[in-house]
Parts: sequence; C-alpha cells; structure tokens
Amino acid sequence: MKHINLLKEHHLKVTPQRLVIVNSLYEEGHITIDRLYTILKNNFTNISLATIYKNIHLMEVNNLIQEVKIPNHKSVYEIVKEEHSHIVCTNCSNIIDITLNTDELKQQVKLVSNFHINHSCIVFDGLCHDCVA
Amino acid sequence: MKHINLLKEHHLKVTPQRLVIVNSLYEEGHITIDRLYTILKNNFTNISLATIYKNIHLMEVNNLIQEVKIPNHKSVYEIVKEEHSHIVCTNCSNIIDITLNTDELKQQVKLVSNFHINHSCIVFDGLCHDCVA
DNA sequence: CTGACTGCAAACGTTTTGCACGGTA
DNA sequence: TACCGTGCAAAACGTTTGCAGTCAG
Repeated sequence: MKHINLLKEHHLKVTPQRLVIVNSLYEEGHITIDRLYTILKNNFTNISLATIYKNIHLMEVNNLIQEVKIPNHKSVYEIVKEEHSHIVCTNCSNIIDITLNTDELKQQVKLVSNFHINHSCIVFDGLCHDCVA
Repeated sequence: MKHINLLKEHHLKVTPQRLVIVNSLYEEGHITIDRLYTILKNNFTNISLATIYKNIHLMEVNNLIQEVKIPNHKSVYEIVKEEHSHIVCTNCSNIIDITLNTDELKQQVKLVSNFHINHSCIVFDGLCHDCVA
C-alpha cells in the first residue's frame, strides 16, 4: 500500500485504517466524513466513527490534511499541498482544484485595508461542463 | 425601530424578536448564533434558541441574510448586499468587508476550467492593524 | 515492552421538531 | 379571525470523550 511515507513524515503511526484514509483522500481529492465512513466500512467491518474523527483531527494537527469549508455544502478534507483555489458545481457537487495567481488581488487588499494578510481562501461556484448541458 | 421595511420587503411578518435580530445584524455587521442569543436575552427574558434558529433559517431562505463560512471560525451571518470579500483577524477575530475587483481573477478561472462560474467566495486571514502591534 | 490506536458506549454541543399558546395582519 | 411566530421540551444530529483491549514500533 502506498502513502506509508506520508504518514511517517507527519509523525503518525502507520495503521491499516490510516492507510485507507490517506488512500481515499488521494483517490477522491476532496472527501467528507460521511464518505470516508462509507469507504472504511467496506474495509473494516467494525470501523468506528470515533476512529475517523480522531484520525482526521490528528492529521489536521500534523498538517497532513486540511478542512475546506464550502458555502451550502458539508466540509471536505484534502491533502495539504501548495496553495490553490476550489470550484464547486452547484448541481453535482463536484469539486476541482485550480491554481490562480492572486498577486493582483492581494495588492488590492493591501490598498483598501490595513491588515497584514496571511492566507487567502477562494471558492467559486457554478456549473461544471457536464452540468451546463 | 428601524428595519421594519427590510422585513416586509422579504415577506416576513414584523415581530419584536425579528426587529432585534435585524438591528443586531446591522450594528455588528457579522454575527454568530451565540452572540445573537446573548443579545436577544437582554431584550426578551424568555427568548428561545429555537426562535433564533427558525428566524435565521427563514431570513436565509428569503435572501435577507446569508451565512459566511470562515476557516477555523464559527459561521457568521450578515445582511445580503452587493458581492464583497472578507478579512478575518486571526488574533482578535474581527471581520471586515472589502470590495474587490475580481474580473481579472474570473478571467483566469475561465482560462483554466470549463465551469460556468456564478459566485466567488473570498476570505483572507491575517492580522488587523491593532493586532500587528 | 510501552505507548499509541481502535472500537464501543456514553456524553456533549448544536440544531431541529412538535405542540400549545399568544400575537400579527 | 386565521394564520404565523414564540417558547418550551424533546428529539435528532454531528462530534468528542473515557475506557478496556489490541497493535505498532
């Protein structure tokens, strides 16, 4: 099974449950707790939601994954990687990553506010190619 | 009390509780359920959280207010107005509105995705002027 | 071998629901 | 007056905690 090193690099013990969680995150890109529970039940008959929540929390704290809050949707989790934005299809709920240049935007922010900005969180919604038809 | 027309325009009956809710939204800009409960308790000794949730839900459905989801924070509600972005201070949790020109950003999105975009939701975090010191 | 992880059950906080009463239009 | 809104209590959710047994390192 892949992704063993990802767990080790983030100082997490390698367990079968964690490997399936990380693998699911890679395969699906963005995943809800519910979806994770469904997947884990297929692999471990006695899987507990508590185990999922505990692991999600640990992985967040260790910066392996992060929560993405999306308007009018349940939160999803994703593997931490370089900063990027999200587009959500309001019809089929599909979520994709996009990399944008936000320099110009941050420049605007600097002009109109006196905040010292750290991160930006940008989510678009609309219709994906399939759902436009 | 002001804001009676705002309720009427959104097809909501005018009640004392609703007037205080709308008034609080105007005065504070962004407000959590908890904060609303604290305020309403000062005005109505027997106010129920159920009343607050029911009204918040109704006002959302009638497009008078909207939820703003903020990374690592409780959701806040605000009066619906022209599209704008938010900056949150990671130290004092203060939230301010900013109006940005997102044309260039949406142009980028158009180039790298085949979505038909509707809305954008942009939240920055950082330190406000007071907290930098 | 030791500490960490799992599964279970219970607890917890938040949000929703049903109902009887009271108020708005 | 008729319907809608309120407050209360209970229920429904989602998430967290404590514990005993098991497993990874």
